[in-house]
Amino acid sequence: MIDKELFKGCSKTVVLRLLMSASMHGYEISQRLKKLSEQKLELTEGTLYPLLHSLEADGYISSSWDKTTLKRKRKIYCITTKGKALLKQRTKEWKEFLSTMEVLLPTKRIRSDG
Amino acid sequence: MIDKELFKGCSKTVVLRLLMSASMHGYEISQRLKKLSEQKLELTEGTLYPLLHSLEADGYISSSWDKTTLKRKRKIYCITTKGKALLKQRTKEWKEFLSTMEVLLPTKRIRSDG
DNA sequence: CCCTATACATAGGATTCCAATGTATAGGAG
DNA sequence: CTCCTATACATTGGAATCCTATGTATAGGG
Repeated sequence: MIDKELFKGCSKTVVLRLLMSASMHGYEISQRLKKLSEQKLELTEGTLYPLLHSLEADGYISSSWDKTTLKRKRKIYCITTKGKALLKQRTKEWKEFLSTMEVLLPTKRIRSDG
Repeated sequence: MIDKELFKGCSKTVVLRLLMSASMHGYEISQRLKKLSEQKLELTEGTLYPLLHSLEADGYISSSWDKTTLKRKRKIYCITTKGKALLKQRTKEWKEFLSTMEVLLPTKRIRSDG
């Protein structure tokens, strides 16, 4: 499990990215994240749902109740045009951050012990 | 200027990394960070000093007052053995995080619009 | 004397986090 | 029928963290 602190700054962006690939409900987002990260990252309910509500309140995603045969209620989230624009911007910022971090914390081997 | 949220999770690691390259005082840390990141990242006093105090309280860095000719007081920070170990571990975690994030938020070009 | 830069430090309001808790449906075991 | 687990959504409230604003002090230029 990777330190959550690292993930905080980009969790919203990752959620938007997941919703960019397909609309899905909250629980599925958390499951996919867990699987894609090989259990190294996760968003628990207490974090995920408020995050989704916040994204929706700001108009970056929209939701609708699943009306399929299932009786179990599920809210399907869908990224909006505004959300796509934000994702694009955040992705750009993420790349910029990575290239800056490569200077500050190089991932190439450091000759520290010969 | 990159969103500070992204930097939060690794600012401590970056400070340790800077101190690994050379012992220096707080103000210099903030200046170097600004310069190395080309003004894209910064740690202001209100963030930096408490961070340094916290690292020192946990034994990851040690400090001593500069006793050179300068009358202006300066506290020189130095990474400890414990700090070096933490840096090594955090750097490893950072790499792990990056490789996980490459899955979640690919930096390679995405074929989204052909 | 005033302004700016260097250099350290902290208080306190704001924000964010997330474990714990609660509701409800559904299926399998006993 | 009851209990347990998984699915699915949601909120509360204490804790941690952040960082603006503020304060102290030295030093040099105008």
